[in-house]
Parts: sequence; C-alpha cells; structure tokens
Amino acid sequence: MARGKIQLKRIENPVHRQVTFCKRRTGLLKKAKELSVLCDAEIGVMIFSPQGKLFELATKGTMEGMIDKYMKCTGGGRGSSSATFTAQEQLQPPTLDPKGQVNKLKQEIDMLQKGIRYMFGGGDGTMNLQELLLLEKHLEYWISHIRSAKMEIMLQEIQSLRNTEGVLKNANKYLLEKIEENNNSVLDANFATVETNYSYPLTMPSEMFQF
Amino acid sequence: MARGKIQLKRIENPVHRQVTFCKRRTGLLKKAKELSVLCDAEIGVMIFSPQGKLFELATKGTMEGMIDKYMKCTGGGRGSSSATFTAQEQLQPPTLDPKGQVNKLKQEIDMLQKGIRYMFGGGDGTMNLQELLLLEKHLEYWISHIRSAKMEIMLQEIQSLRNTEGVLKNANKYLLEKIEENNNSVLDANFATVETNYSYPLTMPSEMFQF
DNA sequence: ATCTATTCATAATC
DNA sequence: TGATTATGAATAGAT
Repeated sequence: MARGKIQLKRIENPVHRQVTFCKRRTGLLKKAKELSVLCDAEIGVMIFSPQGKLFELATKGTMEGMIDKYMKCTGGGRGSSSATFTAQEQLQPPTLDPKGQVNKLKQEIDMLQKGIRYMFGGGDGTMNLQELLLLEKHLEYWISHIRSAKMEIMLQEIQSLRNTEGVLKNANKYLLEKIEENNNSVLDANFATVETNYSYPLTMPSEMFQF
Repeated sequence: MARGKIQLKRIENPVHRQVTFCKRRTGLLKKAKELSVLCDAEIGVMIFSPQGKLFELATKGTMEGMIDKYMKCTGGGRGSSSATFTAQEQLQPPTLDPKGQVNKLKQEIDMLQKGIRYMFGGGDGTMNLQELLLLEKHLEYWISHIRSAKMEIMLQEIQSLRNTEGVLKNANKYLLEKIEENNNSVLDANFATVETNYSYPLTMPSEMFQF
C-alpha cells in the first residue's frame, strides 16, 4: 500500500509479519467500527494471532450476544419471555433544583440515558428482565474495556517516568563525574567531597501499581 | 474517503446508507482476508445488517469452529466486581448552589456524550485517564441501579408465584373438602377415597433464588 | 513510536 | 446494481 506494493501472501519475515499484523489488525477493527456506526450494523470480529492470542470486537453488546444471534440466524433459536417493568426512574441522577436551567440539563441527561437504553436493547424506555440482564452484561463488558484503557494509560505514564528516570540518572552521573574531575584538578588536598551515593530511589518501584 | 470526508455517525439517507453498507462490507471482508493471509491469522467476521441479515467470513475452517475456539479462549477467567464505588454520588445533598449544580450537570452531559462516542463511535475518541475513571464510576453506578431493578423484578415474580401458590392451595383444599363431602353423602360404604396427601410441594422453595 | 511516499478504499456521480 | 474518478485513508518501509 505504501512505499511499494506487497504480494498477497504470507509475509515470511517474522518481524515484518508481526508489525503488519499489529497495524492491519488495528485498521481492520477501525473499519469494522466505522461500518457499524455509519450503517447501523452489528458487527463482531474475532482475530487469532498465529500464536493463538485473541483480539476481538463486538460493536453492539458483547461477543456472546453476537454468537447467540449468529446461532439463531443459522441454526435453531429459542423463544423469549417478557415481564413488563418500567425502569424509567431508575437512572435518574440525584439532583433537584428549581432552576429551569437545571431542569433542562436534567432532561438532556435523561435523553442521553434513554438513548443508551435504546442502543442497548432497542427498547422504548420499558425494559424487561432480560433486557436488564443484557444491559448489566453490557455495562460490565464496557467497564472491562474502560479498565483496559485506563490501565494502558497508566502503563504509558509509568514508561514515560522510567524514561525520564534514565535521562536523569545519566545526567546525574555526568555531573558527578564533572564534580569529581574538578575536585581532583583544582584541589590536591583531602577536602571533604560531595556526597555522591544517594540511597533513595529516584522513582517508585512498579510493584506499587497493583490493580 | 473520496469526494469529501464523511462524519463518523449514522448515515441518515437510507439509500446512501445502504450503498455504503454494501461497499464497506465488501472492503471490510477483503481487509480481513488480507490480514489473514499476510499474517497467518485466523479471522472470523460477523456482520448483521440493520434488517438482521447476516454476512459472515471465516478465514480458516468454519465460523462454528471459530466460535468454539473463542469460547475456549474466554471461558477461563471470569473475575470482576471491585466494589470500589462510593455512595457519595447516590446521596442527595440537601442544598447545593444552583451554579455548582449546573456545572456538575454540564460535566455529566459532556462525560456521557464522550463516553457514548467512545463506546459506540470507536475507541479512538481518546478519553484521558480522569475521564475514564469518571466513566467507570458512572457505569458502576448504573450497574447498581440495574441490579436493583433486576432484583425487584425477580422479587415481584417470586411474590406473584407465592400468591398463585396460595390461591392454588386454597382451591385444592376446597376441592378436597367437596370430594370428601360427596364421598360421605353419596356413599356410605368404605370405598377407597381419592388420595389427598400429595407429598411434593406445589411450588419451589424460595431458597433456590440465591443472587 | 513516528514519518512519508505510495497504494488502496471509497463518496459522489453518472 | 455497476463503472468512474477525485480524494481521503491506510499502510510499507524507513527512521
């Protein structure tokens, strides 16, 4: 695609293959998400690396839900029960204020929440038990994704701090050498020299990040 | 991508949407095949059109095989539920200045919108750590509400079943009395009577509902 | 990881 | 649908 066309066959160089896998995997998942959003389609993608590692995407709900749907589409399906229950007030944010502005904002929040509910179950604000179970599952699924994202950010920060640490240590070392040089060249006497052995670490050990 | 950029949101024009769906679906499947060949990966894609029509691709073997493999990959660790949610948000502060409330609501709306974009429009909406933490908190908050709703429904159903049980038992008793009456009035002889002592319970014990 | 020269995918149009 | 084409995106190779 760039800097030269490639043949449509297995990339033999393992490094190239790994890099390409990573890049194209990202691209594929992005494309899947775009298609889902643009065209209101429900899409599931499973990618197993040659080493058997799984990368997945389910654009609406969970992969398990998709698999169920797939099974229904191709094989036999099961029925569903319905128990009517209005969850309308369940998600009300805990605020109350006479100001019209507040009410307006509250309405907007309600709408967003209704939208979320709509997107999940396609319901009209009335959710039955099954829908609630599904929603719960969805939320847990998302929470796991959010936690991954959070984790990644934290790890990146840690990495960044480590890099900084390295730079500082080198600078430190360099400066100490300089000082020693100066001490040796300017003074021959046994004056007290600068204390060089800091005993405390410059950064926290990574073990403190226990999630 | 061509002849003008498009927004990453549902295409409203149904014709355009359908055309784009067809084109991008083809493109996505092509990309999936390429990735599979180039990098020796096993890939499964499921696409449900808004009308529920299924388009699928499995690059090695069948989709069912992929699903099996998926189940094996995910079937293991199911740990979760860190109950780190503070009740702070749930409690209604008796008084709060209107301006602060407005700001708080606005923040919440921003967060919800961003979260929705993040979750539905693709993970590249890039939320920072603080936003992710907030979103996580909100989701846990919602989950707690959803669990309450779920619980309530279940309890209602249990109550309903108990009521039914009571009615049935009374009816049963009444009928048995009737029968005995009949037996006594119509027949004086010692004919065998209807067996009246059912040993099994008419309903399940409530202890089976363990959440 | 980041950058850039290319190739590729595709929105608009017919 | 199916082709065309101007453009925006993806990405192979290099750093």
